[in-house]
Amino acid sequence: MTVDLVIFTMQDEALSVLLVQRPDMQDEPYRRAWALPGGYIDVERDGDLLACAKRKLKEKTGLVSPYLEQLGGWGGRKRDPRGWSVTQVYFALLPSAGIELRAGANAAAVRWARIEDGANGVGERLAFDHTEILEAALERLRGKVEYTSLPAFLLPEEFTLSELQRAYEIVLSRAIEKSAFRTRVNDAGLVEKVPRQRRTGNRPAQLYRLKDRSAPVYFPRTFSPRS
Amino acid sequence: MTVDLVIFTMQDEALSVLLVQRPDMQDEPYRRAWALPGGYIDVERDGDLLACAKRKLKEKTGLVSPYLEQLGGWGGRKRDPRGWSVTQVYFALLPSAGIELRAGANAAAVRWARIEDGANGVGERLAFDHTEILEAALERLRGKVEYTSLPAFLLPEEFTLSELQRAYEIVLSRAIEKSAFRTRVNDAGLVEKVPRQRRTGNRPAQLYRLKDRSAPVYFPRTFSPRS
DNA sequence: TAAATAGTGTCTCTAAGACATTATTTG
DNA sequence: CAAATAATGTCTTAGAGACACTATTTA
Repeated sequence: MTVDLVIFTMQDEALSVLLVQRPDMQDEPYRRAWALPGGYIDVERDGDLLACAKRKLKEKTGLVSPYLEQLGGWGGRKRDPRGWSVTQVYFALLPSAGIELRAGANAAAVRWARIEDGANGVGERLAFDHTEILEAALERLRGKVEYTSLPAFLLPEEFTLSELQRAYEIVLSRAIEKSAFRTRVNDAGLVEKVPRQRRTGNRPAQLYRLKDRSAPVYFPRTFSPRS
Repeated sequence: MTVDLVIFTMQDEALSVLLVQRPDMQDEPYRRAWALPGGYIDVERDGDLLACAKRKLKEKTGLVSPYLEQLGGWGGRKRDPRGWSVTQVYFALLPSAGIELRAGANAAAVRWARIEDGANGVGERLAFDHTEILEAALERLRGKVEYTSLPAFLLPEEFTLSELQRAYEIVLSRAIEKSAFRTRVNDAGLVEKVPRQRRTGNRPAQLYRLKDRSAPVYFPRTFSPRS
């Protein structure tokens, strides 16, 4: 029984997922293949499944309380060549900046892998059934992004509305109409202004932050383009 | 590691959940308390978690393919006095008619327990953390009922639109406006007429059945009363 | 002043809410 | 006909889509 994590962030205009490389040791399955981070429950240290997920998240990224929700359980006879196994998978969204990756025990290396636009995973086959799990995580993320504020948890503390809209568009791989987007975000009371602006080469943009980082906001309708 | 089930149906104008009674044997925790049905994975017979859930569902109710989805995993040190344990919980919706309950091994008795209107569970404390699990199941059900066709899976094969609307109202514990309800159901292509009517004392009602019992329909908006 | 991005305004459209009205049965 | 439930119609409203327009900066 293990707990695995699907950790997403937004980097260089792309959604990315954290992968670790399986150790290159005899008797280990999927040697040197990339996999989702995770590992066994420590029944001494972990009071429950969520605590176990938080511990592993902290070990990999140093972060204590990002957005975290349960994704689901995968279990069966064939997912691990060593026999019947079960994993409980959690799903995390991290701000893009200031994360220091740590490979940790039982991982040869660690990296961010881009989810290419429209793709349903990374460009390679992952260890175990992790390809399938990643697909489920992407499906959950994209589904919820239609009617929640989840993309805001992929951004740094302060962001402009254009950056937030861009995050939605990257996750959904489609354009969103600007006016409708801003009305929705404002009406929901999702963000509050901070007294700063982002200055690039053009008109500066107002910076905002989430009013409440502890829970997402649910919108009354989904985005849905006229066909 | 166990798999447990939250099995709902609609009976006598109430949402009901299937409970089993814990055996009255020494060394068994929660003797004679009521609990959600479930049990250990049989690594010989069960290929994966879903197969295990389907097997247990069939053992209890005789049904093979009702609506079934994963609810989540609960695991921790304290949920079972015997030590760290994990359960994967599935969530089923059954037609109300023609179910023959079977207590099966490790259960002294089995019964349907009503979810009283507006209540967040049955009126008694369940074994283990099953009270909490049932609350989560009700929350999931009520949440999804706002924008899916789930209540149709609680009804017998053929039903009238009034009965379907009643199922929504019972799950949500609130009235729904009739005209909007029917427009929504019709526009979604959720049901099809069968050439029969339900005759009671008044104007007979057209009978319908689901066009597709294999998957729920998602509506474009939630129900939401003007405050 | 041109280019670029930020931000707003106007009109339309979809689907739900409110509520009235008509339809069809039995007693 | 009255009573009861089934079924439909009309008007309003919230919030999204389309698209044009204005605002503010730098080069």
